[in-house]
Amino acid sequence: MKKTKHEKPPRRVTMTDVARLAGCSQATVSFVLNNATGVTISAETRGKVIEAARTLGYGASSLIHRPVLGNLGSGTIGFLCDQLATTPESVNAIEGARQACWDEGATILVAQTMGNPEREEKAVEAMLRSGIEGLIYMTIFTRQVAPPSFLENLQIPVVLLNCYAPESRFPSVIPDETAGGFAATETLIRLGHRRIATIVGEPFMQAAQDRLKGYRKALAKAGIAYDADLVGEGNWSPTSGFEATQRFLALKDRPTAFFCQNDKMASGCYNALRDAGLRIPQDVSVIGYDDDELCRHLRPQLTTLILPHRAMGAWAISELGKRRTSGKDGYPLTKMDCNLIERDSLAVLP
Amino acid sequence: MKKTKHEKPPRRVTMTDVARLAGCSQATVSFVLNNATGVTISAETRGKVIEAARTLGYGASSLIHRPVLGNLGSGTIGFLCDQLATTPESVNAIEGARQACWDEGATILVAQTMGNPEREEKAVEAMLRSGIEGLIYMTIFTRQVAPPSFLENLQIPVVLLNCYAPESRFPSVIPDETAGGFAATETLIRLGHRRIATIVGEPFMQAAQDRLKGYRKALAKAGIAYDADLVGEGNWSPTSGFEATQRFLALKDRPTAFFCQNDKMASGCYNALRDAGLRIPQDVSVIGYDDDELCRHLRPQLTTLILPHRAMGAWAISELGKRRTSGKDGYPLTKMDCNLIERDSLAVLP
DNA sequence: CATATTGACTAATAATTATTAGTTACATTA
DNA sequence: TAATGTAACTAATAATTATTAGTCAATATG
Repeated sequence: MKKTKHEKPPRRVTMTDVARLAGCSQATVSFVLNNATGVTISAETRGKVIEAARTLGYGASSLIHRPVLGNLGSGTIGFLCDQLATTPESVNAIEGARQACWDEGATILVAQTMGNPEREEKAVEAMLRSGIEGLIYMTIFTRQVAPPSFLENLQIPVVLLNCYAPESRFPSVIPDETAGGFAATETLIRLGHRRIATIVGEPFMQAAQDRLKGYRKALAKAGIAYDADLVGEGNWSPTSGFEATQRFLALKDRPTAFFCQNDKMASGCYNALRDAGLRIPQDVSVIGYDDDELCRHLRPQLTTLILPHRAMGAWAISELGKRRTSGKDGYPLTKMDCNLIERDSLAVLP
Repeated sequence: MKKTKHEKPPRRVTMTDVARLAGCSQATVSFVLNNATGVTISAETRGKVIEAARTLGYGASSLIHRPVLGNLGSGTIGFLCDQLATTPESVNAIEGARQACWDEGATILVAQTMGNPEREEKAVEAMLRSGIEGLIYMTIFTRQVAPPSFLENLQIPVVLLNCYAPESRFPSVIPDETAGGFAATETLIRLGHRRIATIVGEPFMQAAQDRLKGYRKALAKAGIAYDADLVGEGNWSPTSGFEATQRFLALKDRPTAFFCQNDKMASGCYNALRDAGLRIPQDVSVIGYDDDELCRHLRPQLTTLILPHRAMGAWAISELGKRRTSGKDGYPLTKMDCNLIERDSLAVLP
């Protein structure tokens, strides 16, 4: 272990050190740490050994230097993720990764870090101990991240999922939200709509900006003038969709179609439309985003765009397999399409 | 490593063995496997070493005999789960466990096994390598399981979450579905309802049986005769809830309250009631089960029971901490209550 | 009460792994 | 072309860990 040459070797902690601190022999330490059968160790001594080993950090592998077996195909891949709970996308990405691993029989170890760097480090340490051969680093919101610096010294391939690093330091995949916004809007245009409102999410989120960008691009391409009155600020919540829709309906020339930048706001939009006595899709077309479970429970079922997290998970696995090395301008950033899921909330403008 | 005495020692694979097969020196193997800096190894040799190590299974820790460091507090806990995706409960349980670990700063490593015993074994192996100190074994559906036998020889504490083993071989937690069915029904009775219909889930699922049991208990306690006509078979889907409700509404003496054994069926029930021109809660009270996200999007918002997975996750962690040893009749089976979440779908019978 | 037996350990040593200090063959440079 | 470098290794050995064969005290046993 440790460098072969020069530099003061930080002298790794040995069983003898532990034994000294615990006040017993090196042999005893070996027994305790290996749970040896055939010898008996008193609970007290055992405790002291473990205590000592822990304080000295026996065996605590430095992150950069992987433990023995590191290079050996363990068939394990690590998946770090800031949140599992808030949205189902993280689970979708994991599922995509798992399916892609299936043939190779790999195991995916997942850890949730809450975006906390200490936790990230601990989790990666644990994963390295288990001998992961690659690491997927995912965030729940699409954005640029400053990935913990130890990732760069890791010796195993790392890919970023749903996020990307400055200077393209890692291969990354994100959804193509601009294309998604474009597709949604263009679909409405193709149905004959000209007055198309959009309800955006919290504008500091990149997904919100990009979806709006796509919306504007589609309008421009169709030669429809952009009208700021048709852009409503929401915050992803049903209530905000409800209120934004009411404001639109008060306009003298009300829109005939709504592109809601997520499904929850679309559900609020539905309610406002119903309250106003408008029928979907006969009077108004609505399109959502995210393919929330909710879509199928709305009446009529909501047409939406599905985030490609499953495909992104699969992509990440295949990318890890390639063990690409960095080009001189870093690694590529891949964008994956959000497919449109046709349901019953769209109709041709009468 | 290995037993201290007797029994033909299965002779663990050493670097020397690997070196022989790879046609190089033990030193080279050491360099390759440790990714040593300061020496150069040709890609070819490196490949041969890794290949050889893999075929010989160098370092493949047997499940029962944990690797060095095993006993050392790694601050890591393993969480095995058959499915992450199908329902959000698994994520809730993980979240509960994570929160409970928070103070101690433990890391939770999660693996999804699809219920496949080989995967379970691989995942546990990987987790053991990383030095987990405890293992939570969860299933997505509440049921008795035959947990893989290696769990019993594991040296670390194991708890079952949402499932239980024959002969109480592990400490276990499950939701108290009977109490939940009882609470739901009793709430409706307290509001004055006597004709209370219930739509059950797939009857081979234990949750369905238990919720029904609770329903019958509550009726019995209130002295209301059980009427088989008021029990409709569903299959957890909205459609089945819709159809069952229509059948109930065709009854000469239609029910005034519906206890739907999950929220999806309740949403189908809502639609059937709306189609029949009945208002919730003025004309009919409805109660669901599961606290699906969907509840908040139904109008009126659905009163339901919440599954205690979060609490079960926390319980599992605290149980692991206790390192209980088996009593002569095994470990206890803990049942946790499903709390009622009051929303707007209930009213006093007029 | 002498004699096993067992629990709890250690000294000594065997087995294994890590590291140093080369060696060899080939390529570069002066 | 001799001298120098260097990539790719290995033999030898240092360092570390695992295991055997006890020791010693505290029971239990006949």
